[in-house]
Amino acid sequence: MKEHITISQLSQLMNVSVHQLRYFEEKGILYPSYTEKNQYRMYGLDEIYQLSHILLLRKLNVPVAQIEECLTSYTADDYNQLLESSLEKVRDEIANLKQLEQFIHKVLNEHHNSIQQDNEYRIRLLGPRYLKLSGTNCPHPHFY
DNA sequence: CTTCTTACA
DNA sequence: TGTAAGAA
Repeated sequence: MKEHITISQLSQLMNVSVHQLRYFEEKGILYPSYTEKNQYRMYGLDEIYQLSHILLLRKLNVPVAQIEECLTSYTADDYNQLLESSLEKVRDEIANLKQLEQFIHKVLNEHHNSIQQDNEYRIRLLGPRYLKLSGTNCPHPHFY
């Protein structure tokens, strides 16, 4: 049956790199349906499903080494547990990022304040001189 | 021209 | 993970 595609076609179809597909094979996760006489890897429907399965696991940040276990022996209950734990992690990450966002805002405000204070300080010290020099033809009064 | 392998950053 | 060289 000619319902098989090459590795580049599969990579395009599933939006993954060819290198990554070979890498999956090296890790014992995804094998070609068969290999042609020219050593080309050929993939069928089963491999496409298998790959989408792998991609889902990867989106859940499941390490490649552990994907093998999930792929072989995993019950529906195990999957629910995996999905829920991933959901928890995502929520934690969101919380951490919001904290970071808050922190960045804080730092930015402090920066603005220090710059303003700096400018006011310069004006206080160099004010009179700056006014005097500003009448000259010197383009850069603050150098003096 | 496409893929494979191997190696390297 | 991406890129490159050389062979098939």
